[in-house]
Amino acid sequence: MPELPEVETVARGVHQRVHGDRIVEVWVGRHPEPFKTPPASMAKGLEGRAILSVRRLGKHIVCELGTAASNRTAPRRARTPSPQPEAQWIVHLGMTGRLLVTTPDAPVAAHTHARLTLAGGRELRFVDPRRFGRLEWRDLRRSKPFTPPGAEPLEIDSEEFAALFRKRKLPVKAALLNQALLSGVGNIYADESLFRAGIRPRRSVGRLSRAELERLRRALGEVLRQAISLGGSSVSDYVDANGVRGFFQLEHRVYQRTGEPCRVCGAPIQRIVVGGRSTHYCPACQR
DNA sequence: CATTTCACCTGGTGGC
DNA sequence: TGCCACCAGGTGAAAT
Repeated sequence: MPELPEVETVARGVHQRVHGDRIVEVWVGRHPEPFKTPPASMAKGLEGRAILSVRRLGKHIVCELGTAASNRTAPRRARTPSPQPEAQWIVHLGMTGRLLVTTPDAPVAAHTHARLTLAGGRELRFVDPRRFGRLEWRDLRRSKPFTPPGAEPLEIDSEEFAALFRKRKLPVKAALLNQALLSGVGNIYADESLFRAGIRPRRSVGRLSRAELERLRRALGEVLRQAISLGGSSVSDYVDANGVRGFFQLEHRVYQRTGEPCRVCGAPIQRIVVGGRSTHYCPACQR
């Protein structure tokens, strides 16, 4: 489900509602798949921690955690620096994951794998029917802070962007989806940015001209920023931390519009498979 | 090494 | 109503 704009929306919503709060109790489910860290040690590590901040890195949601006392006994004053994070809780939503802030008495959805009870009277819940999502705990005294493998699509400049793809033969669509190159682009925004840049998804990325690469970089940035401003795309079941759907699906030009007329030229949108993924494009507008 | 394919899961949809 | 095939926002291991 979630690509960069959806993960950004969830991270912002969770941050807004839980930063400064404290985790008092943790419940974990029985399915092993979501746990990169063994569930018992994850629960033990989370309990008592203060949630300093929540942000997005690539498609990951990173919660910075401090000691239990840091925000309770010493409320922040204007000049007080943020406490240093001592640990991180990292959430990847996979295809169907949700990170929700609820009241403790809200009905527990099927496929709930973790519930974090907060001192402020709310719960942070991880729900994921397909179990492709992942939860990870990091003790920063023993491990390095999490960093995504690839570059941030919203920050990369034209020089770096071109360098990422130089000498590569794979289709540009597959290159956009490769998280080791760019972190955060998924199937929707790969198709949508290629449409806006006027580039066919099967073109070899190493053979794109410098001008085409720059068009693609700008189109990607614009599409991601606009999607964030609209709360992401809700194709079937994506919702943010408050259970609210996004609106960017109304702006899709090609994604899941197979056979429908192109909104620019009227030609029917084509569906092909590239790198094992459904790929949508306009045969007239994209060359 | 770079690239491609497939398995991992549940659930929704549409055809018969 | 049931059964089946196919599809879905991601990723990482295995094969090529």
